Amino acid sequence: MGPRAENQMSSVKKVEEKPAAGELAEEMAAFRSYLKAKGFRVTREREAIAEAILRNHEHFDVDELFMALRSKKPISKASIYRAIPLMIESGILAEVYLEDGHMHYEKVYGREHHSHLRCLNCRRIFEFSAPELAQVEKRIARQEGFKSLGHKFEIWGLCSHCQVEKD
Amino acid sequence: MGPRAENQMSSVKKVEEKPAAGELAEEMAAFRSYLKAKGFRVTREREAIAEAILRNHEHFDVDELFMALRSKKPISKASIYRAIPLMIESGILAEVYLEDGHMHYEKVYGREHHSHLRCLNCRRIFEFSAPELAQVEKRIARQEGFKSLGHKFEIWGLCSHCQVEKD
DNA sequence: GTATGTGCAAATCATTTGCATTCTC
DNA sequence: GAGAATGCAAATGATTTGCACATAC
Repeated sequence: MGPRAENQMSSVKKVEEKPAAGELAEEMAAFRSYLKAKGFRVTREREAIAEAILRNHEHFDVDELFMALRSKKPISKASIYRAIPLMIESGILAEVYLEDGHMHYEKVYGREHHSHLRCLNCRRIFEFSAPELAQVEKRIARQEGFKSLGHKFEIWGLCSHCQVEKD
Repeated sequence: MGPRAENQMSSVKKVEEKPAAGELAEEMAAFRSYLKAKGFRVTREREAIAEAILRNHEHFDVDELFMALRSKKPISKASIYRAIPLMIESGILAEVYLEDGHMHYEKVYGREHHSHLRCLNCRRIFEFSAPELAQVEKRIARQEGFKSLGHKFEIWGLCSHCQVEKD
């Protein structure tokens, strides 16, 4: 899966090591419960995909996931594409940004909600948390009669390194 | 086409008044200046595209723009696609969201910055302003050494109408 | 006049889909 | 078994690109 600049972000907690064995088992169990609850089947393919995602905290795209699965249990891209909406709906995955013409995802299950900072020069993505965003979401939803189900916030600009390099 | 800036929030489907003639002329002049400054040529095609966008405040996609231009001055989609990055860079246009597999845009020149609320059921997009977002952008950028150049915030959920209809 | 921009058609590329085969329940 | 899910290959659809011609400067 792809490189990520998360470690450079001071505001991101260091909960970002691989999940402990017990944690992974719990996460997988949650995914299986979701599938059963919805009447979907628990297949080896879906389990392999979910496990690959749950095992890391990187940003990734379909091709990287496909590659990562290849050695252990090859899964066709069609099945990966078919599994993604299920994983999003089950809450283990989220779309995070569009780049180079395709979508990038990240594990969200068990992680603290966070937003992204994108460097327009080096294209790296950084993470940060801003608690007031949840309040804005709630306030606007109340104000507009919406039942809110989530939000996304993104900032773009130049990272500290690229500001110096550029001009 | 889209909602007025003063509105705290409104459906993008609502009709809105066109910019006054003088306003449009000023907006077009700004776009021409941008092109000249960058050494790009001011062509009839670019002017027609910019004018079509500047004349309304709706959300739109490439196909709608193509159709809108057809009667007055047909422009190939290739040229429209080539003009879009210039218009974004010049600050008259912004990508707002991906839907049905393609990008949707809106005029930003001369409009107050705003965010979007998406109804997952009826798929309508509503607009709202939340001034604290600019502060979050600024604060996070300072905190992380970024030079921020913009942000995007989106909330999704169910609009008041769809909450009732659904469950 | 020269380089840039345009239109057209062909090419790309991510994602989706039809269908025969393989599994889960 | 029956109905779902998978893999493969073909289809789709948005966006991009090569190239010959038109046009801005």
